[in-house]
Amino acid sequence: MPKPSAEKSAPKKHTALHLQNFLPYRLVVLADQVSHCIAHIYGDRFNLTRPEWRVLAALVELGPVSATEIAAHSTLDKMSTSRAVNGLEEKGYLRRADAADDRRNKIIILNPTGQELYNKIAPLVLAQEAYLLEIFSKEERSTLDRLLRGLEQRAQDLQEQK
Amino acid sequence: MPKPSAEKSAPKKHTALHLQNFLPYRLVVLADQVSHCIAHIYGDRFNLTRPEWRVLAALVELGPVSATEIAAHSTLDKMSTSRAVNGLEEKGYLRRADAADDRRNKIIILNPTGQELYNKIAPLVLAQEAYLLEIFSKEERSTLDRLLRGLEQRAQDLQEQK
DNA sequence: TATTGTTATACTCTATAACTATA
DNA sequence: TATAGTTATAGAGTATAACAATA
Repeated sequence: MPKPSAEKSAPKKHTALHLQNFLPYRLVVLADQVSHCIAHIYGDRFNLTRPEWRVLAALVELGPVSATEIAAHSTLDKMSTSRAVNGLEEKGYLRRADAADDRRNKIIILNPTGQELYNKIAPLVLAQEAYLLEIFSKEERSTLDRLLRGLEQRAQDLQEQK
Repeated sequence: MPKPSAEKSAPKKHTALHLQNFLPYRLVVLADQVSHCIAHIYGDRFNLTRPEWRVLAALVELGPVSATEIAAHSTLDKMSTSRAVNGLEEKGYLRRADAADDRRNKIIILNPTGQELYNKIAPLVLAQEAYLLEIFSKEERSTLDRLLRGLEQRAQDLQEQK
């Protein structure tokens, strides 16, 4: 008596897909773990959401800029950026000013308290990154960097094909 | 006239944190991009949620198992697993049976249609993975694998310290 | 007509915890 | 008392789109 096909034939080709070896799965699991640890710092200890933390970091890096520039630099969409800027403004970490050239633009400026907050968080999250990389030699780190750049480029291409 | 501290002193040590070079940020952005592309397949084309897709893949790999084993293998919590199993059952992709030994256990068994669905999805997502890795030599791929294993281990350690 | 930024809505995820049935 | 699994709930995040002000 023949069994139903699901049980009779273990697929040959598709056994190549093992979650534990499947790169997209591994990347997601790894990124989730790492970002949870980071979120533990800026979230639980300093009461920021992820978009808020990204906007804060972007502002320190870029100086006073428009919301559009922040969004581009932090891989956030404009709604998340808008809400994150709102949140940071309510907490007193930044202020907005009208742009000189285009009055649709609001230039977003970090307050001193915002810079202080960043100065507290940055060393802590950098320490987490250092811990992750501690096991690697200088050479391995630059190899990792190079391989990740390759994957980033390739993922970009893949997404644009869609 | 002294400016407020946020503007007067660009922090020296913390300029080391550039989002574009910050490993946790890069991992999250990369994983998001990749998983969006994969989700485009199992989600938009085959109408599965991410947890459903993971349960499906786990079931093919593990054979008939309990929900707990699926959860462990697919990095899902028991609630997500339960809901994903429900969803797949409603769509007719699997069925449940009572375990012989412990009647709290429900053994989850893939239906032929579930295996067929997997057989359609697996080659497509494997093709995406292949595209991502295409630029790398065999050697580079095994280096990437090794470096990722290191990071995975380290991230695990980091999470357990918390 | 296009662009910057905001808001509304609905939908999905997640996290906590309460609950059941077994053991 | 502990475990496998389910369900309820609330909070956060996300995506689509409509909207206002400006260009």
